[in-house]
Amino acid sequence: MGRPPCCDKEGVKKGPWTPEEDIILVSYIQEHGPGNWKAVPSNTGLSRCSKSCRLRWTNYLRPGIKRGNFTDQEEKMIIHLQALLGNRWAAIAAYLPQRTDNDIKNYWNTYLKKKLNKLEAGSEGSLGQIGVSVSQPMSRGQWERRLQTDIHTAKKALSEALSPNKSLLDESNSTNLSNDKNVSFYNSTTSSTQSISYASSADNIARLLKGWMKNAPKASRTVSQNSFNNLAGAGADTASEGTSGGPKGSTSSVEMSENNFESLFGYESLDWESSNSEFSQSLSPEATLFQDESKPDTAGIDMPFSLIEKWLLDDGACQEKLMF
DNA sequence: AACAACGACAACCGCCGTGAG
DNA sequence: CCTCACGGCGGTTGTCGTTGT
Repeated sequence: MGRPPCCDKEGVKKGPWTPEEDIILVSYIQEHGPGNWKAVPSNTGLSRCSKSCRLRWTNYLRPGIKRGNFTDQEEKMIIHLQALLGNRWAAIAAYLPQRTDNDIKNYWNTYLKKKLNKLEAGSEGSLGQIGVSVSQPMSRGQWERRLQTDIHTAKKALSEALSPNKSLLDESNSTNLSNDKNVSFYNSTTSSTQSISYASSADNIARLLKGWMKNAPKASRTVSQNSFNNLAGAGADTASEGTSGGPKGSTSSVEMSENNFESLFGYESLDWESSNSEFSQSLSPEATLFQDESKPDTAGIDMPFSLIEKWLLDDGACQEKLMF
């Protein structure tokens, strides 16, 4: 007898998440904290599989997620870590703050893999520049030596990439996401050892709404636009005045009053540093817990980074012996 | 302007490890 | 020790936007 599905396929909604579903999920997690995913669909009224809820949270709504283009630094780290760890995306993601394993996996599959293949087809030398070797017909001895060299080079590069932790943050500060509010938020939190909090996920939704508002009059979008004008007006700066009147969008079992919406997205008008403590106090203990759950990123990143640095240094000596 | 090809990424599927009972 | 349910992970697919013809 086979294992029953994690959720009955009947009546389970699939496909892209709507902003309203996101808000319901985030507001629930704000109250209860992440975890116990099995209970999420029933408690929220979402017609989603528990796995789908968890995935949506971890890959998209979770605080502290950085979206957009990968920096050169991140790209190199992915290449090196992939050479070291293989397709263990979760492990690789642990060393890339703000990135999800899914994001890294997609980036690898859609871009990096092709880029490396191209370089492989072109000239091997260019690959050597980034410390990655390509598979060539060679003897076992050659292959082993090559592998050792690759590992050594990759570790060295990784060590260089990791040792000045600031490089990543500095780079993210000056690149693609310069218009992303998360950046400044992140810098302030990392510098002051504040934990990531819920606001960042609200930011994610606010940005989502921005894009959604642009394409709002699509048949597939099931939520009334009117119900989100308040949202986007508070969280994103693009909301039009919107139409007045009409029913407020409340198609779920979770009560989402305008005030709730504002509490979700009104943070942007506040000075985070000063409002954070107040915000934290309003959170349940579980919610406070999940402030730190956001990932082993910023807050927890010291640990894996220092560990891997130690590992690099310790293993470096072994590598020297092996190679010479 | 219409269509096809391609790329990016969100989401799903199924397997596996783990902990509770 | 065994069974089962849950959560995590990696591979894969589906969808949508963009670019080329």
